[in-house]
Amino acid sequence: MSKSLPTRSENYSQWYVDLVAKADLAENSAVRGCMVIKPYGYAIWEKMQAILDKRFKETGHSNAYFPLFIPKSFFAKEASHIEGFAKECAVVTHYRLKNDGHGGIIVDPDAKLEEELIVRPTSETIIWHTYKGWIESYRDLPILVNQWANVVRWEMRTRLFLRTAEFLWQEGHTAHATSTEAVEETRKMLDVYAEFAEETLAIPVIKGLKTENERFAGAIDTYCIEAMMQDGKALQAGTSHFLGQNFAKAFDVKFTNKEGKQEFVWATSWGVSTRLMGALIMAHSDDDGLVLPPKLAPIQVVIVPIYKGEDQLKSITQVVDPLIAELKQKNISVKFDSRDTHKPGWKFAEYELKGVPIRIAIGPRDLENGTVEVARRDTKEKSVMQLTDLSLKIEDLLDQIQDNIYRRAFDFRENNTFKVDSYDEFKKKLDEGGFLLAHWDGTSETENKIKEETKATIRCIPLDAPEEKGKCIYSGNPSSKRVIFARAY
RNA sequence: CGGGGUGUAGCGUAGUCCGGUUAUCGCGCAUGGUUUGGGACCAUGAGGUCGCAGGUUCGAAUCCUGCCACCCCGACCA
Repeated sequence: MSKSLPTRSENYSQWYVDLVAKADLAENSAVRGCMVIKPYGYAIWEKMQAILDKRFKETGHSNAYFPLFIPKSFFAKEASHIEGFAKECAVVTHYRLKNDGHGGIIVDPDAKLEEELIVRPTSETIIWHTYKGWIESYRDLPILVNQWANVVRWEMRTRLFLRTAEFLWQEGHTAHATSTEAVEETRKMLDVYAEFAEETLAIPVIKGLKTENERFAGAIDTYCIEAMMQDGKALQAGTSHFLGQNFAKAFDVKFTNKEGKQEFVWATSWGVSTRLMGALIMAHSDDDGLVLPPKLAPIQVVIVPIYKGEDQLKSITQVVDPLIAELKQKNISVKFDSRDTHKPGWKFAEYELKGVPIRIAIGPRDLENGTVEVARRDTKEKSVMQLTDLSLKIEDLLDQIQDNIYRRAFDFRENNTFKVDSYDEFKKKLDEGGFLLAHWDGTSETENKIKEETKATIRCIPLDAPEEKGKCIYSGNPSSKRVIFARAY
């Protein structure tokens, strides 16, 4: 391992939960399995949303909004879809409460809904029901729509950001005239996700295809991006599905093609969620707290004055004000924390905990020398810099930090990815954590057996996996390429 | 839903086996003072239905019964 795990890695889960609390990102709510995203955590999510939304628009998509409630009968229309989600649905059965006569309230038994409503676990069904009314001709296609929404999946066990009963996400739902075009869309959005993960979140990802076992309920093909966390476990960070004509057939959505013939519409759907927040935390943070890539940090630069009395603060402010103006002009978000209710040391620790990429400290000593102290969060290096052209140097340093965080995560993944060629070696390496590249015979039986015996799943069949003759580590049957096995969140 | 565990102040906890004055300690909070270049110190103070309900007892955080909530391990999963 090139990078040491957090010192509390003997209980990585606990480390994660503590960090989410201490960095003021989110907390468990009083509602079972749900979370409260606190203002600081939400600010980071908003930045993710803004950057993704821009990319969606650039790739030709528009936003729309569909209902939270889906009639139960809609789900029954696509067999594998209902099978996949049936076990985790919240269901609305009544629409009214009444007094129970003892000062409490009960559900009014007379207010039972004729047809139950499902709180959406995903929106394919309601959207394809709606699309039926929008599509008649090839001239109506493609439809390229995205929705920002909340969804509910009644998970047994939950964890902040990674798996909560309710979560925020975006779901793109597109309709196309041809299979080729739909597949292109699926791949294009996978690329958008991969680029976002790597360039914005600074998390290297592997693009790949899911096996039948891990495929989205109702999809022909599920593509994904897989990331490695600092404990060596895998996290699925985003998915893009080629749905074929499954939903068009289920909801009877046909269009007339150029030849005047009726055809079913081809579909895709793709999504990323607040789980990305979990990925961000687990991929970069250390024992001193969050490490945020500059492109996502709500505060990119914090300025901490060190002063005694009003007069010193005034002199510092005179130097700092023009600097703040310059940074803001470069679209760098900067906070000047001149509160006298906390000491400088307290503030240093606080902003490190919150992952602010650059801290500038300025005190009497600096005023004399025309300098500041610049500390970077990723390496914790401190250096004294001249005030001259400081905003340029800060701008440059932010880029360096962004690159360094990515490089670090990339090296970590490379150093924890292993080729294995026997089942014994597989089991041994698996306990050390990381991704295992191994041959697999392509059957669900083998995949299930390995999962039962080791808890490892096939994360994906990498898109760029080279052709290589080999034998399945479990069955010994022939295989043509290596797939990625890992234990996953 | 199966197995294990825990509920005491905003947070973390001692006390529970073996019942006995005013429920312990730390963090945090408030006030005053000294401090301020890496989470300051001293002093004073506020804050409690001991998860809930019932029972045993002169007396219950402690014993008994029932219930509830949460956490961990499994099945499920963006």
